[in-house]
Amino acid sequence: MNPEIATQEAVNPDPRDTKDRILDAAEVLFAQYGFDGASLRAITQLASVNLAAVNYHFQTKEALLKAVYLRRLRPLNADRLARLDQLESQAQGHPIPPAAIVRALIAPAFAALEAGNPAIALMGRAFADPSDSLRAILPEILGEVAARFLAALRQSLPHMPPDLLACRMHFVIGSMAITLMAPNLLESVSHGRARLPEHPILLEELVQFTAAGLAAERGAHA
Amino acid sequence: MNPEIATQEAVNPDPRDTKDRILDAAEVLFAQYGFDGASLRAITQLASVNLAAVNYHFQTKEALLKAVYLRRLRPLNADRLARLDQLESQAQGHPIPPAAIVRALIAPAFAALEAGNPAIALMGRAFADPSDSLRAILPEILGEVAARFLAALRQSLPHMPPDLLACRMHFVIGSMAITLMAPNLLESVSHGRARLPEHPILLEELVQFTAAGLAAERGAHA
DNA sequence: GTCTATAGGGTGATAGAC
DNA sequence: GTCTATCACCCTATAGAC
Repeated sequence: MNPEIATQEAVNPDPRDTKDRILDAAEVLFAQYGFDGASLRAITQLASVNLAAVNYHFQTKEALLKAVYLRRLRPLNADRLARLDQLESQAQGHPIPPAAIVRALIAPAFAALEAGNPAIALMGRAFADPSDSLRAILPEILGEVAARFLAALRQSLPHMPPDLLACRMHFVIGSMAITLMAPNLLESVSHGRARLPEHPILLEELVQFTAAGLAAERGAHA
Repeated sequence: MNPEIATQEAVNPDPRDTKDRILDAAEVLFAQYGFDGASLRAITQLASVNLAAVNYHFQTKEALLKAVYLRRLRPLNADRLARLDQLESQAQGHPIPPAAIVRALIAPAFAALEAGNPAIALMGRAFADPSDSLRAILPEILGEVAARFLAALRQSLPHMPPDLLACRMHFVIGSMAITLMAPNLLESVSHGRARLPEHPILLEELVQFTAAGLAAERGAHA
């Protein structure tokens, strides 16, 4: 319709293609306003893309959220596995301390958060939403990582029953998840009187807390 | 319009008033389908109430969710504080073991879950949603409980810096929250190969894990 | 294959009659 | 206090342009 605008678009096209523009806009708005607070209309408007383009590239809004997750979590999980690989090759068969294992699991997420990765804060939705469709992505996100780290923990703490280690790793993931997705919970609950420490210290506190929990001796059950 | 129906309604009225009927229906459908999956039309239909009644009694859908939370969490928190009171009166000034303190915090939630309280599984949304309106209820829910339990932990572990205890209690809440709201995470992530133990055992595992983490000696920070 | 315009059925919220 | 009617918005689907 307007030849000036058409010319401008042709002269200065956005270097990112439509799919990436949608992913970038969705990541920002999902993190800021939540899944429902960010409408597809706002996302496509920020991405300068037609509304129906989302349906063409991602079919549904929830599939778009899943794509936003996976784009960020695949390299993050690769980082986790690479750190674990390095630990195992350095250990030369010697037992690896539990703290080093959980650090390899947790540190990449903190690094991503510090790098400004907005998808990290979103992950909580996958845990909290009872809808099956979103929970179905958890095995895809965590499956291999959980299996590899659980195997490493079994070698690190050979006297612990494997079922107990799996249960305790569940607790570890919980502590990590709430720290990543609700970092100012302590501040709001305490009306500002308490606050979590800065990131490098917070990471080590979380590592020590979870490592101690993993290695705890079993008492008598009531 | 139809005098027969009108007569029947007058003869056999629902003993619960409109507000309670809405709360009951919303609790069930929120837990089953999530906040967005449960439409106000479905809720009011299950409650046999007009659609506009929810707006009259609760103004907004999110305020309805908040009311669902508070109705269940107020007695739950009263239970927590009562157990802590009993511990402190029995201790007669002697230090209370950290495990007993966290048990007083966690056990009421497990009891509510076993009693079929559907609101427990919903709580995760308050942590996971970036929208301020829902997060704002966390101080109201957890404020007094957190303050009382943190004070008890300071007496139980007097050599620990208070800031460290607050940080570690944040981790405790994370482990508890993920266990309450995603109890089958382990099963889905492991493709069915691992599962959390039954409730009474799970409670004690969580108590021992968190108590060990709370009491962990501090190592050197990297 | 990529994108657009448009329409259909749903949603939460509200105004005003009773 | 309750209900009907209605609003503006939403996600999704599809037919057709390029």
